[in-house]
Amino acid sequence: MIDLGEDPLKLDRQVCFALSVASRSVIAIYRPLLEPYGLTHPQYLVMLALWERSPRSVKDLGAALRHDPATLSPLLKRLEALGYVTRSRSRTDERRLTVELTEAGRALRAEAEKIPYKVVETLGMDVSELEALHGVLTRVIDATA
Amino acid sequence: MIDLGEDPLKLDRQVCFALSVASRSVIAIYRPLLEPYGLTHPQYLVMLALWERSPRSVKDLGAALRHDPATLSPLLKRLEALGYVTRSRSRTDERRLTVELTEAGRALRAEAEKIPYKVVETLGMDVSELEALHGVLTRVIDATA
DNA sequence: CGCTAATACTTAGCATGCTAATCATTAGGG
DNA sequence: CCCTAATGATTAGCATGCTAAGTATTAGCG
Repeated sequence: MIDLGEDPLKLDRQVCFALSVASRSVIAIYRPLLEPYGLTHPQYLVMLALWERSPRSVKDLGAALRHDPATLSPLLKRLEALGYVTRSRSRTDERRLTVELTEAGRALRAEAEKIPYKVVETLGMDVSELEALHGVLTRVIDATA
Repeated sequence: MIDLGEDPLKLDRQVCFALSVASRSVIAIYRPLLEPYGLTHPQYLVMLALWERSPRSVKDLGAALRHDPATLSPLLKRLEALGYVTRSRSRTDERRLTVELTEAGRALRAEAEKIPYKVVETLGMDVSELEALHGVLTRVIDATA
C-alpha cells in the first residue's frame, strides 16, 4: 500500500497545489513580456504551435496543446482580431478550420525569440534543473494521458 | 550567457507549457473524486487550508494559497452556499471576514483523507519521484516570489 | 479629536478551461 | 444513392484567475 506519511492532506505537501502555484507563477513571468504584443500566455502557446507548422486545423492545434476545441475556438478569434492569424474553412473539408499565420504573425517570431532567455534569467535557475523538471512533468503528463 | 540550444521556441521544450498541461492534467484526476462533494479543485485547496486552521481571514487564506482576495471572495461565497463554511465579519475588526468551517465542513475531512491515495494511485508514479517534483516546484515558486 | 492613508474585502470586466448541447459537413453502410 | 453516424467546430453556461476600481473600516499622525 502507498504510504503518504503523517498528514496526507497538509496543503504544503500537495503536488497539485505546488503545480498550480508554479504554473501561475511562471505564467506571471511571461505576462509583462507578452503584453507589448497583446498576447496572453495561452495565446502565446498557440503561436508557438503555429510557428512550428502553419496552417493547422483546430483539432490539430488541440492535440498539440492538449486543449478542447471549445477552448481554442474563442481564443483563435482573438488571435485573428489581433492580426496574427487568419481563420478560414478548409476547401477540401468544410468542417475544418484552417488557422494560418499572417505576415505579422510570422514576423512576431523574431521578437519572441528573446522571451525564453528572459524567462530563464528571471527564474534564476540552472537550465539543467529546468530540463530535469521538464522531464518529470512530461512523465506526469504521460501518466495522466 | 544562457544557452537554450537549437530552437528555444519549440513547444515541446517549454517548461511553462509542461507546467500548464501537468497542472490541468492532475486537476483532472481530482475532478471525479471531488464531484461527489460538489467541490472544484481550487475550493478543495481552500478546504485543506481550513482543515489546518479555522477560522481564518481572506487575507490569511490568500497568503497560504497564493491568491488575490478578488479570486477568493466569490469562491468563498460558493463554499458557503455549499454549506461547508460560514462567512462573518470579525467583531474586533469589521474589515476582516471570518471564514470558518461548519460541522459539515469539518466532517468532510474524513472523506477527503482517501483522496491523496487515490490520486497517487491513479498517477502510478513513485512517491519518491513526486516528492522530488514537489521540491523542484517549490524552488520554482520561491524563485518567482 | 479630525483627517488622511492604509487595510480588508468586494465588484466589474476580461480571458481562459471545462462540460454539454448544437450545427454543418462528411463518411460509410445498406 | 440515401440515411444515419461520425467528425470538426461553435456556442452557452459556469468557475476560476487576474487587473483595476470601489467601499467600508481602522490606524495613526498632527
